[in-house]
Amino acid sequence: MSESRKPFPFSQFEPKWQSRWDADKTFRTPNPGEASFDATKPKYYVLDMFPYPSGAGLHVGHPEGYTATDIIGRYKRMNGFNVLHPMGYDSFGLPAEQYAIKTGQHPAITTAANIENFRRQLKSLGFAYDWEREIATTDPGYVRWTQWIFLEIYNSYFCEETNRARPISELEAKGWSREQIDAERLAFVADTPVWWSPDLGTVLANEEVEEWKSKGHTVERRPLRQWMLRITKYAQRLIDELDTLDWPEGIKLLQKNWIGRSEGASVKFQILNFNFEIEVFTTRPDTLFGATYMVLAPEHPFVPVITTEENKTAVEVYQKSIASKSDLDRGDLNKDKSGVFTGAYAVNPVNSEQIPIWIADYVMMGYGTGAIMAVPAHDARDYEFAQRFELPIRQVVQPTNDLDWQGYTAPGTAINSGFLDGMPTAVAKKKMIEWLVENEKGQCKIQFKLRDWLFSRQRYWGEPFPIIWKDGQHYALPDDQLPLLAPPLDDYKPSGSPEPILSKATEWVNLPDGFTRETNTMPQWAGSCWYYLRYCDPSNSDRFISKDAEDYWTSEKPGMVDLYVGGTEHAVLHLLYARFWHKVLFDLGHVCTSEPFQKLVNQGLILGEDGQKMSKSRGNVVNPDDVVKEYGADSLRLYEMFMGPLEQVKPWQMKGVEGVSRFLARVWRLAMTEEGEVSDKVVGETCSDKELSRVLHETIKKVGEDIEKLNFNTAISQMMICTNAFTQAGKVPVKEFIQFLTVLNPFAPHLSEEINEHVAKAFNLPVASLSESAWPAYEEQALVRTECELVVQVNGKLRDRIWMAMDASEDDAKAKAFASEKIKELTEGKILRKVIYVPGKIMNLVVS
RNA sequence: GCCGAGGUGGCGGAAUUGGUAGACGCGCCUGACUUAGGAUCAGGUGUCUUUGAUGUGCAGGUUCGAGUCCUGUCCUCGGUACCA
Repeated sequence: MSESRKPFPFSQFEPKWQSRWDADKTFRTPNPGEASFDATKPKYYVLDMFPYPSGAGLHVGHPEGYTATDIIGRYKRMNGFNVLHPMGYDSFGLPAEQYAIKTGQHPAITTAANIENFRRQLKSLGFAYDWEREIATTDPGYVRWTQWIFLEIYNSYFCEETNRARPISELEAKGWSREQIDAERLAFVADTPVWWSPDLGTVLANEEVEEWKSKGHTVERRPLRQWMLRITKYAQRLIDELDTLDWPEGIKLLQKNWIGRSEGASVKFQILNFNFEIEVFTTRPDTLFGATYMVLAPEHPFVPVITTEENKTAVEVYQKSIASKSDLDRGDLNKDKSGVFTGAYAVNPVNSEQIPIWIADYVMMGYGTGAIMAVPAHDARDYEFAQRFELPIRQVVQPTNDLDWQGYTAPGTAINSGFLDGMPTAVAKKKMIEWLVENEKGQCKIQFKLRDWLFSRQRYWGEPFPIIWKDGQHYALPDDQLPLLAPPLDDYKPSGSPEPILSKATEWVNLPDGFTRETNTMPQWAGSCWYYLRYCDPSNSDRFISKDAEDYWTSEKPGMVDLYVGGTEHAVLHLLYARFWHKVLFDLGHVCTSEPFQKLVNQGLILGEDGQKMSKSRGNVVNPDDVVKEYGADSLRLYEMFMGPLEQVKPWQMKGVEGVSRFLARVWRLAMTEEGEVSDKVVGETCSDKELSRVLHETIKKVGEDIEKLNFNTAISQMMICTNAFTQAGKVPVKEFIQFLTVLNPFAPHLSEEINEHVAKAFNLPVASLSESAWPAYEEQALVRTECELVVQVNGKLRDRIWMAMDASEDDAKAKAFASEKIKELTEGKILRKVIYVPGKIMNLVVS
């Protein structure tokens, strides 16, 4: 589109306003203690999930959430709030390092270039961020406090009595040994089987494995010494406190299921011919009489101990075949159950029966005790396994209806179960647990699926651990040595060995007096766990956040951030990790809320025009830069909000962008001529058009309410209706028009400011920036309708419409309805059974 | 399999506590202005066998009245995957 063809000159005024906002620091948010700070203003903290600054730049999914929060932020400002609306970059991470390896450039250089490009793109969309609060997780001033928080976690333990994290110093004061203390730390070192990728040169968290495998990387299981965070101690609180949050129920459920709480019992089985017991976890202690065999995970430590000579070879072959498979493969590929007999037997504590012990890959070492009692009659998996290997199946639950008992897993009545017989499942569970406790054969147990968080990586582009070692013992780096930055390296290519890349920097690693540095780095999640705190006080060099700033920007409610908008993909990762860190900081008295994010909204994915997920290979990716160039930032903003409900998945339509662009052009032409002068349609006299006035005030009301509800699409359609009303009225009364521009401002800030400036000058009004204006109040008086169209139904079918006074009595309405020829015709000779009258809406005449 | 979200015109989507289904926009049709129109303006546009009937995935139910509430069922999308 050539310059002259553009329906309104956005390419001139959009950059103009952007540089003015920049120069004037229009959206700078003062903190307590600053001269411009107004303590009487309430705070509003609205946050976006900050982007990972990839080389590809912003995609159209970013501005969806960012525009939504921008509208809210601008609206709240106009309503007298001190609004914190910051932006930053999640700039550590594996892709940056991969890219650096490919191009031979240091990740710091490519990351800086990417951030610059992101900043340019964000500024081109006119977002009202306080750019002085911009942060990147790779900034040394930020890394310092990420490391400091890690050390706070490292120097804490979880006190079971108070259900809170407490400083390690309390244990030292009690005279605990170093070894005992290290076993309690919330950050600890453990040798555990982890996922190691030789070609990426790092271990990966369980939830990252599939993603990298799909990109063609190999992954294998290895026992390695790793740093872990004891998130499992918070499992119960992470579930319970979800209830205090205003999050989508679906996301809460996702987290709950991920944490996976189950109530049941642990049961000890004596092993025949050995003097030890194997413990199992079960949610169905009531079915203990039906346990006809036991299954251990192939990796269970007792397997080599109990396996008999004649079963040894088979067991070892089976163990090997399992070792190479991931948990996922074990699920996917083994639809058919597999396993082998160990030759050993366990004794069922409740009936002294000897039951065979098998190993099978359907039992996972990482959950429960890695061993189960199998009750094939009432568990689908055990049932399948028992059928395959012809193991005995014994009924111990009577179904409540006449369903087949084989494979019946729902609650019922206990049967063939000795002292439990006749009890409903719930009661039988309790009774059995009592029996187990009395006989010291088990106890009540609550089990979680959540595992401790594997927190170390072997890559280069992440925060180094502020830890040093001597004689196999780890120590915290003193505070004055933070931030600890990674040394420059020429080559950070993976070596193929699990040795962290930083170990190659021998000068950096080896310290005086025999100390060496920890060479692992933190995962990308570390930086995003607390960035919302740093925004409150981004350049503080004494603390990660000052008490004053924390105090002011925090809430009465459990969650600190008032509104958090982002994609659903972080449901069980970032959103869980951040909650965990926040709770530790809360326990230690560093923050005064127990949750980071009060209200969460997930924006829906934007699909390509073909209805498919946007991807380079499909060639359906829309670049926001192109849209801004062609239609302007306001059009992009408006379209992203007009597409449909924020939380919904929706396809992109370039025609739709044209549509909203045409709407903005109509607004422009309401006030401006082709020559760029204020049109003579704009008049100074007060508005005498009652209809126009009513539509305007309805618009002020509806747009405000819709913004509060995040219903941006219907807010925009109301503004379109209002624009059409101005067009129809022919004249554009200036006072009303400026009110309309004020309402439009959060959505299309450039266009509304530009028109407002022209119009104000032309009418010698004080040229007030709309961004600094108050949200207009609608006049109740202007909304009042005296007359309305009343729908008349006969037997529920629409037959006529009559024009009535709003507050007409039923008799008046009835009289007028029967005056209608149509109604007369349809009711003639029939008996009127009933009349339903909803004033202002409907009258239904029931006849027969 | 389980969990979650959702099925409304040719398309994106609107519809307080049940009360005119299809707001608003796209597309399409007709007309106006034009050398021109992929610009702008005015009007129209659910479907059909069009004085009327019918219509919110499908089948029932409640109600004066159902997109909305209830029961059953089918389909699509997203998440998850032997968690004992």
